[in-house]
Amino acid sequence: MFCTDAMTREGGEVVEPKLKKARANSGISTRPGRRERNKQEKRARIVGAARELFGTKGFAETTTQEIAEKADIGTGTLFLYAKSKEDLLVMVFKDEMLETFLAAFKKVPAGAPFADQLMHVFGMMIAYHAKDVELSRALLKEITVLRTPERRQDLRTLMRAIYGGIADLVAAHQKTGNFRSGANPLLAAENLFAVYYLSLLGWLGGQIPKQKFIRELRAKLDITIEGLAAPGTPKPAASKQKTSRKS
Amino acid sequence: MFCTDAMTREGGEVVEPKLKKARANSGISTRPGRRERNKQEKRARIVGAARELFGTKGFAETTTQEIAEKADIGTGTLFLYAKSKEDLLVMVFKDEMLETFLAAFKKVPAGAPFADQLMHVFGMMIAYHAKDVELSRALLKEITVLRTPERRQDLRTLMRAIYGGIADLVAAHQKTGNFRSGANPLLAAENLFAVYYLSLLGWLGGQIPKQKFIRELRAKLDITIEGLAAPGTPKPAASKQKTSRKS
DNA sequence: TATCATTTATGACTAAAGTCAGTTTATGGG
DNA sequence: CCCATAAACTGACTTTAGTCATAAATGATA
Repeated sequence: MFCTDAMTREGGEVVEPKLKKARANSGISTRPGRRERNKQEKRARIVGAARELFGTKGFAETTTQEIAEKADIGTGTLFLYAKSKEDLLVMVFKDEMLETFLAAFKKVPAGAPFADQLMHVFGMMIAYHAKDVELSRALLKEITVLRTPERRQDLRTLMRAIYGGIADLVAAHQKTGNFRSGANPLLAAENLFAVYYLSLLGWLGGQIPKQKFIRELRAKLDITIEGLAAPGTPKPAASKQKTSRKS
Repeated sequence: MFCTDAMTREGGEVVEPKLKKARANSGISTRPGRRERNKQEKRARIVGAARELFGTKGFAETTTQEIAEKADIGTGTLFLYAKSKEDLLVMVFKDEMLETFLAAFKKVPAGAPFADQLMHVFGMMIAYHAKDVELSRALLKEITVLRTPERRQDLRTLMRAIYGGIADLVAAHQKTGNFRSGANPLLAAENLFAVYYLSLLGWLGGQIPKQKFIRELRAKLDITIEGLAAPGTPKPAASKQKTSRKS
């Protein structure tokens, strides 16, 4: 998870069915046959059933049997579409997460200070997670380690969108001269997200009131923006050095 | 998880046995009776057995039956000491983690640049996780959401040590004038750790070669140290503001 | 349409985490 | 020393995720 941009291809290929040899590649707009349509429709039913049950009963309290029953399929069938219950959880919520983030980015206040822009985006995500804390906890736990290539790909897509969005904001502020141009926007984005993410985990863990969490998050982001180094301090140069101090 | 310093007490009290009423409070150094000693010894056996099996067979591949058998206790007994298999995982590794961190802090190069000091500490943690990537993955996954008050307390202790250690380093550099004194060292520590932690997760997820991971981590930390803001930019003031720009 | 290969679906079954009613062991007082 | 009570232990049992041999459905071909 939280992969950096340059990633090598996954080993786990998604094996395509072999049947339709001649049809597909002849350039004709092949609309999916009954088989494919059935599959898609079934997948939708599964995700829908799971989404509903997770939302009402909670993740741990929902059994795969219930989901299968609600989706009107056999127990075994469920596991043709999701490798595990946890896999299903990520399947269900990846889209919502992405949409929430995209919606947040779309409404970023244009001329505002960077920290305000960030807090706007993170604030919308926080509001999303606040709607069902228990579920978010379960989701973030699963996201930590993903087992199937498909879900890893999903997460990569999500993270690219997020990092890309934040990086764009950083780059924009670099252009206006607010920000120094030395910092790689993508890495900066990953830093800022990391700060948000661990704060979020802490909050979801309970114990901290939301207002305090928000206030501290803001303070932390400000620190990352301002930096720790005293102004005018000679940078420790880009490369490796052990203990020596030049000048 | 990753709780900030000021936390309210947990709701889940650890209920103490009621039997020894008069004995304990009379000020005399009460050495533990057979009951307590048995319990401690059994706990040690359980943790030892689990540690060994997790290390050799892996977390998922180890059954609670095996652990119980190796610890020479009944299946049910295991769950008197750990609420779940996952709970046991955290029980087993919290000490190692803390010790690794403390050992790393003890050997921090004294006069070195801050980024080098940080990389020393994080490098030792990374080396620790590298010894068993699979296990670390499982561990970090569980750490994300902790169910029992005991484990939450354990994690709080761990995080306090880590944040405290890093914060001390930050404070030291503030004292020498390397770092501006405006930043709260504790919040800065949390930022820096967050950057490390998410990078670590990315690396443990596979796909990224260790060298690249280390290089990027260093670059990210440098960004957090230097900050994003252009030197001499008027700070957006500490308080809330929407879109207005002063000056 | 009939045939055959391939994909998809199914639910009885397996395995393993976790529970609990009943048993054993420690403790402190008489 | 013996009893009463609380604590600790136990393994048969329950529950549920996930498997797999078998069956049904689909699509290509003639």
